Amino acid sequence: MLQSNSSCSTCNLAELCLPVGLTEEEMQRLDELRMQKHSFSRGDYLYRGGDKFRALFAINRGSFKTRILHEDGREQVTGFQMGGEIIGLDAISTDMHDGEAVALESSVVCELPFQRLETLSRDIPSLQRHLHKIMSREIVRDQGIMLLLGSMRAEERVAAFLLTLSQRYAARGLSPTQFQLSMSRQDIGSYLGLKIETVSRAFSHFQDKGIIAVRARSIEITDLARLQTSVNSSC
Amino acid sequence: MLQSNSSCSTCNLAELCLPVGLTEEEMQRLDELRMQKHSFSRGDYLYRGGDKFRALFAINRGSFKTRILHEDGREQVTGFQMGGEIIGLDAISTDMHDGEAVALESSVVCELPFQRLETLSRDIPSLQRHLHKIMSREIVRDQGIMLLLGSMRAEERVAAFLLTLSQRYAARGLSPTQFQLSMSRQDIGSYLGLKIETVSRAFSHFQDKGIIAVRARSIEITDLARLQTSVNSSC
DNA sequence: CATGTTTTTTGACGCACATCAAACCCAATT
DNA sequence: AATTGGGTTTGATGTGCGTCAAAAAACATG
Repeated sequence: MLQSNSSCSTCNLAELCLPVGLTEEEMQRLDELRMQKHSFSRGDYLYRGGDKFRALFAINRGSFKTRILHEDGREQVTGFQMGGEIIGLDAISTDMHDGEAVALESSVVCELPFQRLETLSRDIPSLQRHLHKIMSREIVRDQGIMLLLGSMRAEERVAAFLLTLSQRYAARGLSPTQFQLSMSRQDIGSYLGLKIETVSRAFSHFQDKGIIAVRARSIEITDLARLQTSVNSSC
Repeated sequence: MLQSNSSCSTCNLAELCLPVGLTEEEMQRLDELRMQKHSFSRGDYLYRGGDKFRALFAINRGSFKTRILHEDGREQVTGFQMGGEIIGLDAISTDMHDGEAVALESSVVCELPFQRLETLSRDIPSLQRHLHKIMSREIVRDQGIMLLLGSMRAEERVAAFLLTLSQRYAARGLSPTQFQLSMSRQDIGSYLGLKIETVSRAFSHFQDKGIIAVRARSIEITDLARLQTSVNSSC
């Protein structure tokens, strides 16, 4: 999986490589921020408001969501990240709970000495290339979401969402047909560009058709094949 | 502006830095492809179908669009690029014309010797950092689009689209209030997640309100302030 | 200029999804 | 057990935008 240059056992985040393209001044502010806040809990943001920094983290445990804010207050969830994945390409926020553990409730961001990108890349050229791969993958995933938001209807979106979740669970050795959603309907709706009622209705409809079994946040995919066909034709 | 490591005067693309994260085999295929096709015209794709490569190009002249394809044939325009900007993070396609010149009609892709990323980064460490900036900027822009697709209504999207175009023209010393659209309504619709009729209606409506003046593909923004407010409240 | 083709605009209509509102479920608290 | 509150589901109603269709404008070609 992802090769991080440092990690700690009591923390659900490992610092992979940071920072990317920061000025000397930004470096200092980031330093200060890290000194001020060593722990974060549910509902906290790693970096608040205007303090956006480009740092990369590998997730050890727990789930995260990334989001963006519009001037007028509207927000949108731009992605969900889980163990083994990467966050930090933009503003990072976390107000989700870990379905499995309470890891996020009182976890501590690892304290690591900062290292400039140049130093890192001199030392570990392969990590540099790795970074590129990670970032381009992020772009590809975003583009998938754009297709979803741009040209899919409600039930197709929900089906696609469930399928990618299923694949991601399978990729880390967990059951692809039975899992707990770590995010609320609100977040799913925001991510898919739908209202919570529509998300809920889609779930109910799939359940009525015997494709999935929903109970609050626990999901069981009972007919994976039909879920897959639902991505292309929701009627 | 963007610092490219090579460019040519007869070509509307400059190779900036390539390739990123390709295997030896992919390198060879890219080589072959470049040997086969030296020129491209309107409607051509730089790299077709499954031949996706991660190479970066700086645009000298002309306009481009990037797009993704769904399995079932649906496509979506994921971005528009113009002179001075970067393309190549994913599949590149071009079937737009340059509003100013006929550059795209019979242009030639520069022939440059390939250089592995490692070599490049050894030689030009600043370019490496530059690459990161470019890619993260791309991600930020994509996220803007996600907000647009996820939570804006039709007229807000069109207004936002016109405003970013205006800004981009202004950024390169051209008129921010009067310009030629280099893309069709079809492409705009695909990009904004709307049907062409809806795009057209939005244009007409803005024109009726005296905010813009449309005549085919030439646009004049007559009331920039009201166009800006239209992004937040389209009614 | 006449003619055919493509792009854009405009109108009428229907549906998918948002909106509004109320009920329900579940967990935490007293 | 009763209460409170957040999250979820379900129903009724409205509307924004897609769909279908046709006219108009822009563009291309002989």
